[in-house]
Amino acid sequence: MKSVAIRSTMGVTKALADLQRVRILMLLRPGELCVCQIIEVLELAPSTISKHLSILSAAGLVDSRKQGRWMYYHLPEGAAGGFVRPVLKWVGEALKHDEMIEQDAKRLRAVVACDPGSLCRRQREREEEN
Amino acid sequence: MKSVAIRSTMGVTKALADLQRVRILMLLRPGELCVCQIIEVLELAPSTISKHLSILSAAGLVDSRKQGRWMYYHLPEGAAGGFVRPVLKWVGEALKHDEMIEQDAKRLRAVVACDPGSLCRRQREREEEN
DNA sequence: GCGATAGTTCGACACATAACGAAGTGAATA
DNA sequence: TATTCACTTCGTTATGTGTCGAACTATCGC
Repeated sequence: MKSVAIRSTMGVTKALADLQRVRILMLLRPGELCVCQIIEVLELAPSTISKHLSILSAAGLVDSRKQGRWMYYHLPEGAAGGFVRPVLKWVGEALKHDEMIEQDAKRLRAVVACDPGSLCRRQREREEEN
Repeated sequence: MKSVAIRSTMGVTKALADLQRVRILMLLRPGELCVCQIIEVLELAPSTISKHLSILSAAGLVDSRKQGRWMYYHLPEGAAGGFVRPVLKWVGEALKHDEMIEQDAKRLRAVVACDPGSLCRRQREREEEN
């Protein structure tokens, strides 16, 4: 019977307490991404990425929209993100010039250059090699 | 070989991802406390509280000073707390009216009413009962 | 409709971590 | 100096959590 404030607050802090999830949040700063693009940058199993995204989503740190077969995730906008905006801003500022984060951003730029379809194809082929 | 920014940032987020540590930070908002006072409010083993405090300290979320046999912990002040101040403020705002946190504050007021010495004596006696 | 495809959910496993009691440390007091 | 005391460190145990692959779901194109 915990109070509501601490539940949502700890949801946010626990969500932020994982390196991969923080990397995802930083990736989303420039704009929305589909799951396969995040997979490509972080190099983790799709199921793992999906789990991380569901945790971020439950904490209110990301929103999503479905378009056909693709799920697009983005940082919450407007009133929806009011509660988490200060923390997101803090993390963003703290890691803006971080080495690993910059490398992720670089990889991301290469990834968004190709269209999502070819990305997923590439992932499938890599899968089949193993 | 992780970069320095992400190390300190994740230190903070991981430190905040535990309920007891957040409770401790909220307890410290009115001013410094000695360890036995925190033990009394949270009702956890001294070694557990000590571990939590060392994690908070490593993350830069608390400072401490030693006075005789007592260790006093407090939120970082001035330039020392510049990095973490925004997050601490966010957590503080988020939980200001939280039920559990208010109850902790209430217990704390009763605890600081007695002097630390008698507190520790009380803890020792309780220990001996078991 | 049927296969292919993007994501999610599930179950299993490995590793991390919160909790405790016991032993250790360093400061005060007798 | 010996003892008491406030706190910390250490070793152990139980629980939590990140990761993966396999199975499932929903959507697209033939």
